[in-house]
Amino acid sequence: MTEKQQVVVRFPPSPTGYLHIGGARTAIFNWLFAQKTGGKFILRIEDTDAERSTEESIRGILESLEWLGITWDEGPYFQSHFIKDHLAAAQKLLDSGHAYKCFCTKETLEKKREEARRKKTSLQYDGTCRNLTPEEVAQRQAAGIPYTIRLKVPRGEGFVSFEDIVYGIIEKRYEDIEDFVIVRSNGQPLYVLSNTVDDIRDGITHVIRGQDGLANTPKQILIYRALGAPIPKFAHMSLTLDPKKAKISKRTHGELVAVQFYKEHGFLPWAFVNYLALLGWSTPDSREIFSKEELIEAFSLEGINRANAIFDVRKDDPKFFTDPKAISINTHYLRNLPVEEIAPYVKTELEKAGIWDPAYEAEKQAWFFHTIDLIRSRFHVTTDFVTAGRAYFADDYPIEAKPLKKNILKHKGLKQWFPELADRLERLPEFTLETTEQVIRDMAEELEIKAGILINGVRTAVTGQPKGPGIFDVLITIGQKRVVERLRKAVALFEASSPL
RNA sequence: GUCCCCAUCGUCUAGUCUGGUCCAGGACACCGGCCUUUCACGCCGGCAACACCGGUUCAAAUCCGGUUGGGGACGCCA
Repeated sequence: MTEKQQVVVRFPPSPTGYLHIGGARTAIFNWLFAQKTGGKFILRIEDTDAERSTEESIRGILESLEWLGITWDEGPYFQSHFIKDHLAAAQKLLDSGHAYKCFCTKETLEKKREEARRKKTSLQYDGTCRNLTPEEVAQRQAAGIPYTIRLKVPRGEGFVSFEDIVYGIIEKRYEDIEDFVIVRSNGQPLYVLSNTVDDIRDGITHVIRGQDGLANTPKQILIYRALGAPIPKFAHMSLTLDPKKAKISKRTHGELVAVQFYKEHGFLPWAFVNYLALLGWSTPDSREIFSKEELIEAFSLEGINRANAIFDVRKDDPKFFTDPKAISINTHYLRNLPVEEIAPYVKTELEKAGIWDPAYEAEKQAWFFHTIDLIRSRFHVTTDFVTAGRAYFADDYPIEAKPLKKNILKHKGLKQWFPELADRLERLPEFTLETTEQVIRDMAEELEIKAGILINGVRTAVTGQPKGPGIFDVLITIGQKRVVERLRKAVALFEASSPL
């Protein structure tokens, strides 16, 4: 059988914090590749750093992935459950002469590194224990001296080379690779070993990870070789940097780079995936909006850009709370998806704000959908429905200061006109686009004022906003009764604001 | 210090492999105009980039070399 081997990829986060956009991007690319090739996507939690791994972090990461819609076929597996495998591999390496015990202490090593730094030479391990005789080793072990296990990197002229799917042929001379540690002196395996052994066991065919793993690759290839395991294909992705070109990190950017932040700030999950996919990946036609099916269809590892991309977070920008491009993509989906698809997200926001009415899913559903459709063209994130859009769903909405001043207080006559208008609107037997417009325009004419004065005054009184859909649409959507009430109540606005 | 990677508008990028169709295309952002009861949408227009130097060539954003700049790795972290 020459049947093509099934693609197997994995996403191996270490549970030391929330899922940040860099990790999410790695997960997305792996997932897309698996989807595209009909392969398998494994989730593996690399929790061998017990000191820093937390239960809470694992939960958060899984939640974020689920929110994004990134599904996995196997796992989550936990690296800590396979430590025996890792150590068995180390023993095998020792037995086959591919690795050796190193009795150098941390202190000596640090001293040597310090020395090297000072003399500005290479910081590599000098191989002190590489050529210990079996007797010397036995002697030290008998003396109870703790040891690490190091891989015996081939010496001489050769080099490790591999073809990275994104970066092309990468070569690294043996002399530039030190005899790296694979097992700590406390007997615990190190990432470079565990990760490789896990990938071998899981049958990983493609390692798709950040470019920061590029330097590790030659070392891992050496392990694959020494273990006699087939070497997977590698695809390193460019990194995501901040506007100052520093690597994005939880530490310096806090919640702004957490996937969860975007969930909380009104992003549609797919819009966010779409945006993230565009950071460092593109199609020849620079297309930007993709449905899930379209993105899977269009995806290819070759489309990954080699240059790092900048996540244009704008801290303290009054206009954008994050990368404007991310917002614009979200806006696109928010305004163009079928209303039924965004309704659940609006529901979530209304519930969070405590103004959800179950009738929106029953007898008021048509109204609910219509309202979402009416107001969404001015919104960017789902949270806008309970901020700028609050007046449509609740009676306790704030009146913004600026329009209050400009559209209401500036026109003293409105104090009399609001109740009068309320009366006239209340008397309408039919509350429609046409009748409400007729009433307002007639009244403006009688008063010999511009219709805009009434219109903008009403808009502000009824929605609290300086902007919004056409006013007559607003009126009939909010409804006759509520509009009349709000106009009558608006008179109080003149009292509340002190005379100036 | 050593090793590796990268370099097109402010940002994401197309174009680079297979030189000419690119005095460089799209999107976001920004600026102006139209529309309009407001704001947004929409439409129209504008600003804005091949890091630098040298080489190869009839021809270079594209190929080669160097410089500069940026990033990453160099841990008994993952």
